[in-house]
Amino acid sequence: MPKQKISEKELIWASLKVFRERGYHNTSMADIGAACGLNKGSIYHYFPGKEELMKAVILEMHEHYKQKVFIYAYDERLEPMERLKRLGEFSEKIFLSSNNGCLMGNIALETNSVLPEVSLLIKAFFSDWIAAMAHVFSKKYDEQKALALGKESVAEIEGAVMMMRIFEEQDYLKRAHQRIYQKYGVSETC
Amino acid sequence: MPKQKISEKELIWASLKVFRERGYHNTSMADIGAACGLNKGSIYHYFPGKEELMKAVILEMHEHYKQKVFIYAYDERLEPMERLKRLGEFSEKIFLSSNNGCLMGNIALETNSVLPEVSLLIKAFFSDWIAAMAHVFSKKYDEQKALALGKESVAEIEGAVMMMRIFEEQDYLKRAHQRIYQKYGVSETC
Amino acid sequence: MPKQKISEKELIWASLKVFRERGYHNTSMADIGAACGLNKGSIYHYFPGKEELMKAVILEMHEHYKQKVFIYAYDERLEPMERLKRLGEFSEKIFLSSNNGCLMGNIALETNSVLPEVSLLIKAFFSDWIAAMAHVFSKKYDEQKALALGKESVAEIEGAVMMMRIFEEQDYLKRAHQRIYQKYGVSETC
Amino acid sequence: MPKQKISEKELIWASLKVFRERGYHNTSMADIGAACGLNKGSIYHYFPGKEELMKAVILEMHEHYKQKVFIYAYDERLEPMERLKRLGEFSEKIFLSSNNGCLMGNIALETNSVLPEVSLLIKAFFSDWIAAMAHVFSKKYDEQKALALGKESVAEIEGAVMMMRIFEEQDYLKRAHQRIYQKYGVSETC
DNA sequence: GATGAATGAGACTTCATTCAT
DNA sequence: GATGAATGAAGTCTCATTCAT
Repeated sequence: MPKQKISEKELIWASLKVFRERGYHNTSMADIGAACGLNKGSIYHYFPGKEELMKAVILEMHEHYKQKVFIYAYDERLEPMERLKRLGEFSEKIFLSSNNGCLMGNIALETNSVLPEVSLLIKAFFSDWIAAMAHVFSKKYDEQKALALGKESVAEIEGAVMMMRIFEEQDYLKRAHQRIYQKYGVSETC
Repeated sequence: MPKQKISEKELIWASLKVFRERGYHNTSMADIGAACGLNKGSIYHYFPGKEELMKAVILEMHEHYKQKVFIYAYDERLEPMERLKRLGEFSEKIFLSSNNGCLMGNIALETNSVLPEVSLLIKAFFSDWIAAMAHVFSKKYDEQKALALGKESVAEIEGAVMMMRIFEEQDYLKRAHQRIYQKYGVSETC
Repeated sequence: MPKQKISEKELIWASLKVFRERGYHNTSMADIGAACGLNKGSIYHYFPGKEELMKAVILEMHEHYKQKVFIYAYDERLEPMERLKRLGEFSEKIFLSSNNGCLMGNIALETNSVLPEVSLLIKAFFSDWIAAMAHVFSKKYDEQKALALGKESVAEIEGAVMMMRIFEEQDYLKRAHQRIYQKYGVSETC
Repeated sequence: MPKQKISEKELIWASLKVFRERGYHNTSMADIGAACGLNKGSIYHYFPGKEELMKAVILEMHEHYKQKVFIYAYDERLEPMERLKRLGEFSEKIFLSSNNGCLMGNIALETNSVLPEVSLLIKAFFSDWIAAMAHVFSKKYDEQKALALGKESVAEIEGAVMMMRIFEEQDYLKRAHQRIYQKYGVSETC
């Protein structure tokens, strides 16, 4: 990329914000261009089309989570509860910094019956997230139980983020994380 | 055809399915027409525009929930736990009968920054649902705790429904409801 | 016409007002229906279509002018100048009673290149009007001069009515008529 | 095509012809596209919509008149009568070169009750024209008389142009101009 | 004769994509 | 690589007309 006005990463992150806020179908290439100082047509030098861009955004987000969030689940130097808290803190940081909810959740609902390739990538993201949570829970519970807790944890977070967006109330997410910590901790004391 | 080919209610329910599956922006008036055997132009005899139709769909769904679901929360002849179960059973029936998740959730995320009037109606729906859940919890907990439990219950259901849609796994919803029942019952035993 | 809700004449006069105000292409059948308390579809019991209705309106207006205005031109009991004044007074009465100018002029410009049958009827109206004016002038001038004066008189009135509509100033028409009276009278004194 | 297929001016003048011939409401974006070799959608690269295009057309025409016609009214090197003649010759040249009358008049009547912003621009055009004529008449008459003569001159021309269009007779305009010249000259000899 | 829902063509407009410069 | 005009399909919506009741 010799003289690109902006880097591919910059384009992706700018697109991410627009997609998260406006959704996939309600975002035009012109919107994205406006968000990153590029002309509509120039986006096609970076990606072959809108759907491919959407996929790149999802992959980038997925990678970001892997490196910045999920990674704590596998950090064997940390206590399991500490890992859960790190996971939680990062999620919170990400979700609370935007009013527009979770890109993955937002786009998932919109593209699920309609753009299978996009759906698949989103599914992979959530699978990884669930696996990370389950991995932590597996320190205390058997595989099956741990997986179930991973699933319900992610579901609760996504539910909370949806409600946060609808009601503009940040409590939802914090409480969801507290419930998750309790899933791990409660049986210790109970 | 002298009188309406289909009733307004039929149009609304047909639209509901299309909107739930394809989302708001990716649904065209032609899609809706095709779904109910009407020419796209004819829909304007029923509603003045797409957004108004969307609003009617949401109001209809809201009314449906009030009469078929929320009502159990206020049925004083039933035990609180029985009420929770009725609420749960009906939610499950509704959500499991479609592969496309929750209309309200799907549309909420897509319209939130973009169609304020629609957002408002969706917010009202979720407020009612939370109030119904909270009302049941208030039989056992104080107002504040009951409200918090109502909020987290609805959030968990919506999170579960989202995951259900993404993974096509029905377990999510059943487990969410079990967790909700436990919210009411667990402290009895613990 | 046994049980018509309104008479054909009433429909025509109601349509006339709408066409004069909104023009031909910007008037919908629904507009006309609204103006006469009839349903859109019912108009087709009176006239086979919008263009035919327009033609009927023009013919009615033409007939009205013949009977109420042009007739004075041929009333041999009146002095020529008196005839001119009667013609003028009636024109003024008609044009000043609406803010929307002259139906014939308004529609003429809009349909001229586009609806030949309508144009033809409008042409016939203006021909009659010119002939009436010319007939009066022929009392004093030769045929050719009288015809020229008729033409310029009608043109001046139409120009004045156009300006009246644009500027909402009623002077234009009165002055135009004064000039017309002078066309007859001035050479008497000059 | 990297740069514009046609210039904005070319689009405006092509549109002008179509609007003058077919009127505002009966002209479609496709008509305009066809008239200038552009796809109807492409017109939106030049103007944000049909009404804005109409306004640009009117402004262009106004500007054209200012520079090519009205200017003579203020050329103090010329005799007043000479100025009137120049004004007349240019008007004639413009109006006789098309069979479709005066854009301003045609559009004025159609948009008067319906597109206020367009009406305003048309009004401004006629005001300028009247002012130009009045300026010439003010060389001989007092302000008030000069203004009245300006108004009636413009009205007469517009009336003549309307008749010209209806009857396809070019005499109207020439005679109207002769009458205008007489307005200036007649009292010299009479 | 009146109704008003249905139709289907066509209106204005948007937009993902292409491509000449 | 960036531009932005052009495209053509598709979107929302309007409307003259038809027709079953």
